[in-house]
Amino acid sequence: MCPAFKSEHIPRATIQRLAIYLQVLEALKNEDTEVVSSERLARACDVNPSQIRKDLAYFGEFGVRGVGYNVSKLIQSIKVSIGTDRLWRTALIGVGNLGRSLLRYQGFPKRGFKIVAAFDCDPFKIGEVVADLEVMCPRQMKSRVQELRIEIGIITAPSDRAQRAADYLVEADIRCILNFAAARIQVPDHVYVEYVDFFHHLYVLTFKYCVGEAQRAKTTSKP
Amino acid sequence: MCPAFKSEHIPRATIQRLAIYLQVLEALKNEDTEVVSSERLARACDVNPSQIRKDLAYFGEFGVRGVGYNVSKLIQSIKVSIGTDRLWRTALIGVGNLGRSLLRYQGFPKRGFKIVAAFDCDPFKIGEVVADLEVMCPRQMKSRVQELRIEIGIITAPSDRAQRAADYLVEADIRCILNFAAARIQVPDHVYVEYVDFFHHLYVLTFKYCVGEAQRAKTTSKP
DNA sequence: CGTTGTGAAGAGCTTCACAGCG
DNA sequence: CGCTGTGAAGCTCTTCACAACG
Repeated sequence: MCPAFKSEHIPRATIQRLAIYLQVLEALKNEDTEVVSSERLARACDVNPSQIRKDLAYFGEFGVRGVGYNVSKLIQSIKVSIGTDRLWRTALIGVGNLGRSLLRYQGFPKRGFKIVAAFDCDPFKIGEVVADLEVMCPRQMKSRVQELRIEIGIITAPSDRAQRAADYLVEADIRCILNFAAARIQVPDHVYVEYVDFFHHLYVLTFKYCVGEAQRAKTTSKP
Repeated sequence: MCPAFKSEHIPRATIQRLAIYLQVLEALKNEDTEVVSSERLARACDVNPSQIRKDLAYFGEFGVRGVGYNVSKLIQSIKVSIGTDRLWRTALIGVGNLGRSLLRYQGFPKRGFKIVAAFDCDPFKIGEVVADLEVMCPRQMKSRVQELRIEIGIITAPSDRAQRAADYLVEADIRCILNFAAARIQVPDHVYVEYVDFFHHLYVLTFKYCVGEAQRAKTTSKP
């Protein structure tokens, strides 16, 4: 189920770039491009061509020297490499604004994921049906996770309830958590957590802008 | 408006961590914690204490030796450092599912941002009012950006229209773009782009899990 | 001939260890 | 005495340069 790795350790940044390559490759496939070189792919992804070749080399040899990479085959190879050539079942906890949006979002299946259960501790929400899923009480989580073989928990609760949501997921033996709440959570070592917060990107953006302006001012004053 | 930097180059990772420190510090403030040491903050953020001290050192000296950091003052200092001690005006382009969610989201002001205009090229959406904002035609963007002094563009259009949305923003002299669409966009060098895609985090999560399982299997078979 | 795959060099970030200071 | 601030060491990731090869 999990791929065999050529190399021992693989940088986190590599995985994130593979996601980008996948995006661009899908676009190329839609334009009926059959073969792509690392240089062309690199331009589209705004990275160094060597970087792409090295990233791919962690997982195998997917190209043809003198030619390039077959787009369709490379898409498949990358999916196998990062483990999204199959469907991951997820549960969502916290049916608020964001939770509802995600439940209604159509894009999960083609990326290899599916939300198969929704939980909320608000008694007024329990029983409500959102996007064909009945909202359930978190106390039922453990049994549902086993029945539905859920592997990933998605926290969309308010930040002050994120820890409790995480506790429920850990209790239900979930080992992967995607946390949209603006709060750090504490979990045992064997549980993996990723945080999603688009404000981090906004901060990076405004900061780059500030630095850019500062440099611009400097070079303009003494050319 | 932009802070003075002690050091020339500041790692991108540092900025992202500062966002995390802010989050945790706000939580500490809500619990009426007045002072925090780098060690305690580090535990809560799951990073190395030296890392925190080094990150802060890029911008100044905010602590008291032998004591630690004053929580409220540090929050303010970090906000000044990353340029979110003021309000950034943003425009959103693409009033679909995600666009509407963001327009209705209440959390922007306390993070230093505000959406002051919404655009969509669908004639059926133009004129509609969402969260007190009238949806406008992208052709009006240039004049609105100047009038409202908009500095950031948020793309929430479908991925096949992301490039066109970006073109409108560039044409309107926007220098910062936050792109939620699942597509790379091409912009001139002086424009900064950040991409938001939570699937990247899901990929990292499932990959970590796969690697973890592989190692677990190895250590279990030959202990 | 052109592009991949890769060891080696280089750049950048993180951690250590301790001086400096309240 | 304790914790910050920081130069130096260590480590990881990125880029280069070229051998390998279809």
